[in-house]
Amino acid sequence: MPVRATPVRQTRNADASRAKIWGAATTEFAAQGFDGAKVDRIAAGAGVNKAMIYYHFKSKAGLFNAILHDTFGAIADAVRGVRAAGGTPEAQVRAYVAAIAHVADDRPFFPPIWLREVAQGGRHLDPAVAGHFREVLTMLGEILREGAAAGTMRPAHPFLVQLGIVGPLTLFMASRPLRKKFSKVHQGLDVSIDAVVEHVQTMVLGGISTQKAARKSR
Amino acid sequence: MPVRATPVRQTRNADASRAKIWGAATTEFAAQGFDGAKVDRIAAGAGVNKAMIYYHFKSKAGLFNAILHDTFGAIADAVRGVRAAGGTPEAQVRAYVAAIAHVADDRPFFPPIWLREVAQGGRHLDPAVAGHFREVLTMLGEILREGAAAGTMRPAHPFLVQLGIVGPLTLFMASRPLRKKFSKVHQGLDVSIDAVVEHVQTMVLGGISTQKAARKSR
DNA sequence: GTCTATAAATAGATAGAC
DNA sequence: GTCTATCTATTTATAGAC
Repeated sequence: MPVRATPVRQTRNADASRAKIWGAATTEFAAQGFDGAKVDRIAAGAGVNKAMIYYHFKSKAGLFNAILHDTFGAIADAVRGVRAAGGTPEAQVRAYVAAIAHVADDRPFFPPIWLREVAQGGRHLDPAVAGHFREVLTMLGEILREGAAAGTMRPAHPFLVQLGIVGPLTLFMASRPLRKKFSKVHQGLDVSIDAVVEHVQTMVLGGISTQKAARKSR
Repeated sequence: MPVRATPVRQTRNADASRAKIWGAATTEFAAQGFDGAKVDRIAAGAGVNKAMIYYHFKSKAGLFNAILHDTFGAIADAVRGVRAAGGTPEAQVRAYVAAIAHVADDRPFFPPIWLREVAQGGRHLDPAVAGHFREVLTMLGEILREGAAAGTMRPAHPFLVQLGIVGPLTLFMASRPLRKKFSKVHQGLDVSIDAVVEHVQTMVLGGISTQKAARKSR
């Protein structure tokens, strides 16, 4: 009976170790960036030995890339869901904004990581992650083309629209520590994520709609 | 006559050194971030001895902060100019967007640096820089309040509006290297800064205007 | 003001025992 | 799978000559 006891426990421990490393790494990378993040600190935060990180993820870069890949996969999944759910192009744009906001809100480590990755020129973006990125932008392009075909939206660069969505969302989510730091000297930094999402939806549709007003339809 | 010759030449060289260091540092910090930037590389890029950096700027952090301070001063100046020029609140919002875009476009190093600074929680933002930041946001708030008083804009959080402006602009400008990298596999990333500014202006006004359409008035 | 040499600390990564 | 000990390279910063 206990023949496989040891392997099983080892596997369980391995999974637990991976999970603990993952959690500590997301925090560290989000707060410090890739170069600022220290493997020693990740190990300490995870409560595991440093060598385990290299055992499970090969290298600091490997660990970082696994996190990026996972999150971009989730975003691509969510956007695919938006397309599958259908609806008017306007509704899909709203859903697109909400979906991306939701994935990011679920992964507070992602916005700061992504901002830095952009600033870094996508140095750590491997082909798999780039593929997800491309797929998402393509799906947004489809939504916009449907809107243009229906005459309710003017033709717009998907990338431009994406900037208008991801820019404010990411900057807002990533700025939480900064907002907290300045909230004592400057009022008006206390905005909810829901307010931001709604503002972005209104703003984005206001920027591409041919209709007079793009009021929200709850 | 040549009594002061040496001091003068020294001063000139000092200014030249500072300028060369400044130029190399902006490039390095923009491309690598604070932690990723290496003092050796800045010295090499500037063509000066590494020790000069410490002589002129005290430390790596001191150099970084001097750059941040300078740029934020320029932004605050530009926005003060927008207020001074007056005009309708809508015109001022457009001018505000254009002014910030212009300062940033003049300093290509700034967008990536700022994105990382946000992601970092403003770790390097000293009180002087924070003051400029605060002043800019206050002036935007005044414009919005005037618009609300005139009835042409609905009340809006200045910070929310700021996110809608700076988010897309910064992300666009900072993503130049990334866009270049992906331009071969994905079309549609080739957008001009003017197109972005116009899109942001339309989008932002579309998000806060009470009027039916916030068409641009050239 | 500028340069050489070097101190002093840190960090990514691995070998090898258990 | 996990831990100890350590190697190697890198990096910020400074002392001191010119």
